[in-house]
Amino acid sequence: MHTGDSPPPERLRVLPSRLTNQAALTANRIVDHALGQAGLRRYHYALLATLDESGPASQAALGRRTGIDRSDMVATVNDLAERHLVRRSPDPDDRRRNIITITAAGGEQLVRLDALLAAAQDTFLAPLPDDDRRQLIDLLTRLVDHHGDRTARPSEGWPGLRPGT
Amino acid sequence: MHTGDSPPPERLRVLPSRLTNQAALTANRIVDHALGQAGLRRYHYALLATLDESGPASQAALGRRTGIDRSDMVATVNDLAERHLVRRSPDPDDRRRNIITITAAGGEQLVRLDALLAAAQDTFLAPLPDDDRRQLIDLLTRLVDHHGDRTARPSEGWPGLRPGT
DNA sequence: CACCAACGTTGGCGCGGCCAACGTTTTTAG
DNA sequence: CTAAAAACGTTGGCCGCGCCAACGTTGGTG
Repeated sequence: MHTGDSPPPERLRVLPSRLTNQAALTANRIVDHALGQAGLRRYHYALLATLDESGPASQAALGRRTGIDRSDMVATVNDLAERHLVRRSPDPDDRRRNIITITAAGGEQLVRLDALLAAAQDTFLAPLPDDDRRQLIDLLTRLVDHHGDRTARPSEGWPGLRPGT
Repeated sequence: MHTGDSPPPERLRVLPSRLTNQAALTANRIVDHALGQAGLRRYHYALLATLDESGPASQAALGRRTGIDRSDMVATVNDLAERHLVRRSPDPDDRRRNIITITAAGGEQLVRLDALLAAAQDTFLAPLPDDDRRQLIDLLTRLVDHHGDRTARPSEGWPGLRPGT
């Protein structure tokens, strides 16, 4: 065997997971900066946007839609309610639930936030022409969809390490 | 004017920044799970990998290469030194510095981690065929490179909101 | 010599993402 | 109808990551 200087396994540097994380870090910095101009954070926007999109709902339902934990939802609703961007009222049909409703002020604020965020997206995607932006969105969507509901629960039935394939 | 039911601005739902963040969340969960099997976290791996790649260096230098803050670097080195995966020795040529060196045990551990992580990447990218994986990596790389050094500092001279373009 | 820069270290902060537990209310089974 | 199970809101807590400010020490530069 001729031996030779075979650069043996040549480990995979710059992992895709790290790349993704770096991109997310950048995106979040830009978005946080934008939302910060309105004194809000990502959770606040997520809640307002979901309310605007799907209408009033219980905290638990909103948590399911946004991916925000029930306990964090309490605080988020508190924040927005204090600022009168959202209203929390008991559900007469089910006394366990609160119905969260976006207020007029909340709607107006959301319009402003949407503008801020649209600009933020543009800043984030600045280096990519439209075609590539679509490509990226498509790829990420497929990734996220695939791992979809596995939104948590790394325990029950998970490979975690798959040898061969 | 014929009016018509124009769905007026039709705000951009599912922001690219959010998509990216979701993907990163998924990736991090998978990676954390993998590293957790070795009782380590992402910072630990980043440090070990960088040491293996670029050789011994001061904590500050390592922090610059990995993006880990100096203060967090202290803790990370502490952790790894405790486990004898890394050695911290004073630099004789500059008594401000510590020289961090990866140990033999650290090297062996790193090999294991690399295997774990390779599998993790595969899990993460599972839904994408090889071409798409390359595409994704290319796009993310361009994004990250562009925002490159702006690795922090959202203050000094930043648009944050660009109207037109 | 005085000054400033770099270094390691300590201590702290905020956000996002989690989990466990409790009391209340509703639904479902027996 | 009643007992068990489930859903809900809430409290309190935990961890990791990403940050920043400050200090004492050491090294370079004017």
